[in-house]
Amino acid sequence: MLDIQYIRDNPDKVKTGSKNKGININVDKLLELDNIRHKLLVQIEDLRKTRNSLNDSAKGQRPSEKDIEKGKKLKHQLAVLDKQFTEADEKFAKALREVPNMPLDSVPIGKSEDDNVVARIVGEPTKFDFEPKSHWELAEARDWIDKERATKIAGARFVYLKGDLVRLEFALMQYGMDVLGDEKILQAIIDSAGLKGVSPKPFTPVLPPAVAKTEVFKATGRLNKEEQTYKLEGEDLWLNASAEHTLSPMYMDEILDEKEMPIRLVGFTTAFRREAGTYGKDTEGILRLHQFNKLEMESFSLPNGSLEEHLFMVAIQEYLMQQLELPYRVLEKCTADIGSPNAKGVDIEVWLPGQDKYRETHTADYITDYQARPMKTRVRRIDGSVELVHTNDATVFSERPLAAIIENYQTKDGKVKVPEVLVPYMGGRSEL
RNA sequence: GGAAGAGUGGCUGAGCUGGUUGAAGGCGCACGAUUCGAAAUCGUGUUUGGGGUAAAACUCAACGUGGGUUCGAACCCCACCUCUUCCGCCA
Repeated sequence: MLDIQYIRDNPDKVKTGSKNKGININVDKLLELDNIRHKLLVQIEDLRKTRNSLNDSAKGQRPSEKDIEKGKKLKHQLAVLDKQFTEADEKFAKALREVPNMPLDSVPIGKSEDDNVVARIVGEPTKFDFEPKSHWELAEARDWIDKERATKIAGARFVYLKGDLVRLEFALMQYGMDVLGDEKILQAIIDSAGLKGVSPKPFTPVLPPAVAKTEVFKATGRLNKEEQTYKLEGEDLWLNASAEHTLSPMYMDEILDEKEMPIRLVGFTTAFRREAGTYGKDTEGILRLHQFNKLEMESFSLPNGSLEEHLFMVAIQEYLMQQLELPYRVLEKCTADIGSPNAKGVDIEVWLPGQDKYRETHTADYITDYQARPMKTRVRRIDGSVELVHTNDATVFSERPLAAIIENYQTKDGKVKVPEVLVPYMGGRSEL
């Protein structure tokens, strides 16, 4: 949620920012609703003040008949105004929630994901002296993916992952968690990325709930696309589409202490996505499933330093890809693609030889205080003042990197080599 | 899921036969006095959000959440949520 005061002061900036994001909102209407709401509020407060002073003058005694009559009158006036205010406030709140976060000036302006800007390319597309296969051809041949039976049980876009592919997934997740928990490695990443003032504080592992209440989900700013989210029948609960959805609201309604900042979490959860409107897209393999597992970073930091925190997360992602020796490129996402709650966003795309193109494996979101405001997650500074925290989140690993490993590490005879850093996590095996 | 009890400020804990209680007392915390410095002691202060202001003053709201009764609700009534204990079920 954006600060209404900011919108009042900068209506034109908000109009431009929203337009650049391709999000259609009516700022003038919002300000009008704000005005109506405000006028009613002032009237109500005035009446309440009168009522309070009437009560005070009673001094603990039963007031005179005359004052009781006055009170009755006030009560009725208040009831009418209260009703009007509630209606006005609901309209206002709804309109305010629709206003997206403002993109930073550095975010490229674009109309679709095609306008994302390639910031850098690291590594070269993997070369083979044979025709590389897709990950699903390889995996199905090895009985690592059973899509037919999963479809029988749960429908399209579900899979059974089996055998060594499952072991590889756990190895990958464990490796990611180990890196994020290692202060020395984090410090080295900070140093080589040239980041200033970033703490090497390790990420705390978390297994969060995979569901959240409507109210909570809305506060994350991620329920705008309800058609993408599964709702549990008969419950006020939604299945999360990322650990971020249950990690970012973790400190809802709390005032954190500056001394404990930044708070860094790494959460593992199964993510559920309806993937509405993607029929026929990525139907093979494990690139686009209704259900997949994901390790996710989340951090809560002071406003000054939150952009560095975001860059730190990107640096971690790049480190992981480099350690896995996977060719990738980094995209600065354009205004149309960063998403409503974001002020900035970065994607990492990995090279998939089987598809002969780069495909997204990682996202890093720079959210500023947009989520913290409705969630009321604040921090008490050393000087005693209270302000909203900034939240950042970013992918560590999903299941897509498994596809990347299979395709980039495939051998001519249909086997898959294990990336060196994962060998210790695979019981010393270097080939599957 | 059933029964009983409970939800008050950073913590603890009064108030719950309705009115001067945004809320006693204690702990903690901050500042000051004392001290060479500290402990102890004493004094002062210490919720959050909205409106308002240059900043104040001032003002409104919040005692789990939402309704209701009343001139007036932390206190009475209703619903829901959460927690505790017991029963049932279960990894």
